[in-house]
Amino acid sequence: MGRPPCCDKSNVKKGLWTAEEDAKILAYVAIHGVGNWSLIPKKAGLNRCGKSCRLRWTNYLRPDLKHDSFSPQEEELIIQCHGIIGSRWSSIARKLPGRTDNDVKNHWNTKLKKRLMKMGIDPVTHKPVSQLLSEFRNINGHGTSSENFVRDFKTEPSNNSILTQSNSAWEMFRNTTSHESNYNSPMMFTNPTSSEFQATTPFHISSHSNHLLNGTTSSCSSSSSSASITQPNQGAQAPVTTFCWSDFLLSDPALPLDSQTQVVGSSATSNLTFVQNENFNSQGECSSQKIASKASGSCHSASSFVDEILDKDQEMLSQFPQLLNDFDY
DNA sequence: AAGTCACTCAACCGCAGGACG
DNA sequence: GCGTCCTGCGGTTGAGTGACT
Repeated sequence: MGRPPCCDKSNVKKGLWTAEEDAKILAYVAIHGVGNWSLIPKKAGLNRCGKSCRLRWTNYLRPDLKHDSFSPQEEELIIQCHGIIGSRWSSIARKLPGRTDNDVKNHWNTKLKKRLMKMGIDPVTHKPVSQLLSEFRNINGHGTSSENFVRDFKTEPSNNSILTQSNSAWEMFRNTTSHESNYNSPMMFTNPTSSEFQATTPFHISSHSNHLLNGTTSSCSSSSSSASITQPNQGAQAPVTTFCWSDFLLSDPALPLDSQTQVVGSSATSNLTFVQNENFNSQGECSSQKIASKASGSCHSASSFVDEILDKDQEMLSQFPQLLNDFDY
């Protein structure tokens, strides 16, 4: 059973669009505007599926689209958004005027995901791999499973996460994207390098570094991604949760020692702050991963958390001495 | 010069949800 | 409430292209 096809697939053209076809779409839309896409191919004289026409328009022909490469600010925004809501590309794209979900998705898959992986960060959870390994061992309690995890990570990084994105975070993000389409939205992301990002708005992510965007393979200090999310309406009462990549990286044995030193230096200006409230975490517990738990105090003290990670890393290293050398992206 | 490989990105596919009769 | 149609979305594919051997 299943849904009937939207059009007669055998009689419609597929594949790349020609300039003539583009011109027909543009001419039609210029006169009539966008409407019922299932009728547009016929009216515009195109032998294409309506869905294909809509996609061509939304992803390529729309006059408000940018066709240049992504700026560092845009890239950081994508990384930050992905860390919060995962692969909700359309929502992320709404934060980037002139970019489509397809653009963002492609850029993530071809550039940003690889960049994070090279830096030893799981592109799904945005956590250091060593931490995931520790957590995975806690779940399974046996090294053999961890070995499988490592193998899977190396072969198919996009599907190996043992953790899920925070649905609560997504709900909050979605609520702020329902009535915005650009930087002047209720949810803002700030970046000192771009004045458009400066936020005076209810919800913002502030970035104080472009470490991720410098994308080097030599130093993990570049992984000190940072952001803060605040909701002033409740911020005064809400517990503030601060997350620093550097805290994880300090305990990341994959890092060279001097890189860790650099991380210490960068942590002062690089942190991710979650102001939790009932919308963000209605459970009142550490459901938003241990990322948020480090400094929350409600789940672990900061020192015990770091100590725990260090202990786990040491334990992991003792069992898999060659493990970290195997990460050769 | 030719073949191979890796990468990018436009386009496709199928599903879900909303609107409407 | 139900069925149909349309749109939006995320995952995937494959043609095109450049780098490399």
